[in-house]
Amino acid sequence: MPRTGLSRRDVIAAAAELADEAGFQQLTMGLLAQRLGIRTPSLYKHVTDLADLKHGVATQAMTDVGEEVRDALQGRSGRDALTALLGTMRSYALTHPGQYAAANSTLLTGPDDPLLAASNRVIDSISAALRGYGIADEDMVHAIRTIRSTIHGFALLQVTDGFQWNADPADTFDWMIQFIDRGLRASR
Amino acid sequence: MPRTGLSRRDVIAAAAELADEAGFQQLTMGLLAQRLGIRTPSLYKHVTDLADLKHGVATQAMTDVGEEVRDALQGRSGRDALTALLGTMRSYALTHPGQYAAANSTLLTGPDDPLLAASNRVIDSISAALRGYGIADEDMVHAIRTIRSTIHGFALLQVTDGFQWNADPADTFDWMIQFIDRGLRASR
DNA sequence: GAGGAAAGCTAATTAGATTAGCTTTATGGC
DNA sequence: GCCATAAAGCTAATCTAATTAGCTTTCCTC
Repeated sequence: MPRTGLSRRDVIAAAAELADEAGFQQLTMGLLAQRLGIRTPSLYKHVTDLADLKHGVATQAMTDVGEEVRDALQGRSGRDALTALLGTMRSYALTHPGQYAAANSTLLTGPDDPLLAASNRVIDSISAALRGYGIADEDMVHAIRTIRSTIHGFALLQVTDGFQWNADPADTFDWMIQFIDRGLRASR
Repeated sequence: MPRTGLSRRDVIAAAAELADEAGFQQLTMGLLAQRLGIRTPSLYKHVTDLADLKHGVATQAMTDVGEEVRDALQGRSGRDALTALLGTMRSYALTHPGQYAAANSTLLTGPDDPLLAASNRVIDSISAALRGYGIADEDMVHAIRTIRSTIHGFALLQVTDGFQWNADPADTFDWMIQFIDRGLRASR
């Protein structure tokens, strides 16, 4: 019935692109409208406000990360799985900086927030990647949180240019994977 | 010579307080002026613009963190030092969320940025804390980065309410310290 | 006690987000 | 094929926050 123009999905996809190109902070209603070839107020037919738009980008991004991670983990276990997991997330953060920032800096709106569901799917994947390490049940929560912390911290530091030294961040990343792998074996 | 009113230092200190109470994103010229009992445009006599204000808060916060960490590390080594280091940073992040966010999300303006100098002092402290582990020189950079990543990631996740499960984040924190301690011993 | 710079102020501008209310267009039902 | 209607756009207007321009006051130096 509608005038076949943009859908909410289209709008959010364009916003995600824009966020990657200009930065999540720079994501603005005006720029987005311009990119879509419509006037700013027309955006309100698709999202309720800027917060809703950003939340939408975050949810979509977290969902995408989940898919990529799930794919990457197929048929892998142990250190192989850990490497695939961290590598996939790092690569996502590098190729989609705006979306990564969106996914990990957006507050949850409540217990039925679809962003929470998407996050939980990612956490399930982390949990699956750790399966081969034979970690005790009561330690699993901590192990998962530690890994999330490490990934997020690394991504954050890399994005904010926090690494001032000359060593290649990629080397650090490999070192970190070894470090975690060794640590998880010892936790068993 | 000036009309003895506010100094840049006062303004930035008030901004830091405000950031902790309302959130770094919510730090606004209007709110700050109100808190200081002056009109908004008067702030421009002390800072060049909002970016300068935020950068000032970040630099001050990073400097404070450096002091606290330096104090906490006195007379400690090995795991004891590691615990003090991580504990201090975590506690700073919890008691000063706005300032912590400022310190770790602000872009450097150049090679002579005082924020960079303050960051480097913190990094020196991390380096000192690791001294007792006898880590090889070429691994030191990676070890430091790994620790920074972990701390930042943990703080980020805790602030953005990323931990949805019921286990106490404090327990995870202790677990993480053990995990890192074990890992560093093994890296020797 | 005059001069000048610092620290404030009011008024005005600009950029963005958002709201109100009008217009156009694709369809589903006749 | 015709029309009612809801979706998708648009223009005009409002509101908030940052910022700039230009004026005023106060305090220190000489």
